[in-house]
Amino acid sequence: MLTEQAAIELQENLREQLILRDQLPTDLQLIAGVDVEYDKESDLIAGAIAVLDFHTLEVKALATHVMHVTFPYIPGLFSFREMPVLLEAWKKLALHPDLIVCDGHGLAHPRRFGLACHLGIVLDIPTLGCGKTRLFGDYEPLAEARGSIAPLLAEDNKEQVGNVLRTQAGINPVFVSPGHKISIDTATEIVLKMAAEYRLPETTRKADHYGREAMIAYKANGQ
DNA sequence: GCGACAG
DNA sequence: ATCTTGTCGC
Repeated sequence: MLTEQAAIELQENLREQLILRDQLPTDLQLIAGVDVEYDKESDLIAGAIAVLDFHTLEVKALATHVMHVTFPYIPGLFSFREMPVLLEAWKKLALHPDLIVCDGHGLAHPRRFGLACHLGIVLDIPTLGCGKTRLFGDYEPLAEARGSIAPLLAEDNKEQVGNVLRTQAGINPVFVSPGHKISIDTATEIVLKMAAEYRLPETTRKADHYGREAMIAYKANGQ
């Protein structure tokens, strides 16, 4: 199995392929959410990819996959834990999206290579990361209004790695950063648009829902 | 040595 | 991630 050191070297090599400029359709049609559920009483995980119509939020395609975890949870090496099951689900997906929203960080990572970056490079699809808690970067307090942002800055306080974004007034912000083929500003703009009603983008909420459902079904039927 | 640490 | 309903506070 992959050692921790080999995983870090892999990140540093793949990072060179990252594109942090907008290289996605200007007229987005399909936007996908990915999420992974964990079973509390076993080492099963369920990956889900939900492809939504960017404008109506209607689910246009769905794919899930259940398997055993193959890598421990190590902050900074998160993608090695969740990517395998997501790649298996991707193989089953009939409709490929213009952009993927990941539950976790992209550029806002100690080596600037979070799950969103890794998935974007491997699939060669535009991706962005939307995390619920901070992993890397410093930021100042932000206003309470929906749409308020604060830049997420690397330790030197010069390099911006993402934005802290308040998607709902008075509710904890989310952490947005580019994965691949997208800019910080565009990623932030899209997350705000996708989180019109709740704290998290609709893509993430749908993927979470179907992933949970897939886990329950798998445990009930075996397979 | 101490604190931080996506899901 | 998961444990989890009512309850505290604005």
